[in-house]
Amino acid sequence: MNGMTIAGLAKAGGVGVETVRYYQRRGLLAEPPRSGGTGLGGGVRRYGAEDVRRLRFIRSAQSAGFTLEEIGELLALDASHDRARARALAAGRIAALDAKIADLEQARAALARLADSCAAGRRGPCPIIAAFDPA
Amino acid sequence: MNGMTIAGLAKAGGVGVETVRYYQRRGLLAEPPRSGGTGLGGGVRRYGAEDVRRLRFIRSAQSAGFTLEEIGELLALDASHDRARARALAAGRIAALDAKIADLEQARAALARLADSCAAGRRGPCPIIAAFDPA
DNA sequence: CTAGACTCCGGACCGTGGTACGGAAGTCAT
DNA sequence: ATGACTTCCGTACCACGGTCCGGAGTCTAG
Repeated sequence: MNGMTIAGLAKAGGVGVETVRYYQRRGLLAEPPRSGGTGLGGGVRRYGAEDVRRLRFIRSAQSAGFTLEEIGELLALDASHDRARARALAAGRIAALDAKIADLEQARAALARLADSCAAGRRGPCPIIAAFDPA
Repeated sequence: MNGMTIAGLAKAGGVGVETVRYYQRRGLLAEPPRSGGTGLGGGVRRYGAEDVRRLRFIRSAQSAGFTLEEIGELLALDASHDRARARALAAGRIAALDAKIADLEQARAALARLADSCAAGRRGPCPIIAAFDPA
């Protein structure tokens, strides 16, 4: 069951082969030894369930707004058992998420008001610019 | 009152001079004729209240998640009175905002759960990876 | 054994939204 | 009218997260 090639890993993680290779370059995914004992030029790398787990973690953390650099730190922390630091990172990210969410909700409200007033009138310019004018 | 130079406009809009010039290149802001009637090499461009309004609009629309390209369309629409198209753009953006907000809220919840469980235990790895594992 | 598919790898390139650079020409206060 | 500060303009560069390229090596089916 440890016989996946890079294409299999990529598929399992829902990304492209090049993305996996990119994460390896960034140090987020391990580069297992290459098969083929000949030694000259090496063979093909094989991946297993642990690699898939790690790749999926990267994608999830990304969707939480972590940058790849932060994810690298998270991954290192997971190995090093530094819970305090991990919690600090999480807290920072939560605050950032809250701020971002508030921003987007404000924008959404402004946009909804705009669409409303645009639908209401029938002629003349849609009051788009006015709607966005500094309140 | 139409005597602002580019630095004044930039300041009024809360951006840098280079950003104003960038928007001009993108066609989002007009490039008024250059002063100094000599004609050879030209002089300095002057800006007024309308330019400030437009620049502020760009920043507001941007914070609502519109790309500069979409903002260009919005600006053109405002001039052309095509209310239906403007409403469609707004509706699309609102849907995108809703999706994004839902995403972030999900991420926030996951992260909060993580921070909790990390704070609860005292030794061993912080269950970061587990928390992000596919549900 | 050979063809075709897949892998490895470094480096170049992409889109988005700017930011920096550098020289020439314009403008303002003294 | 001299010196300091701006403006103008094209071009190059930045971060971010990939994405594509080309050539050599490897693996697998027939």
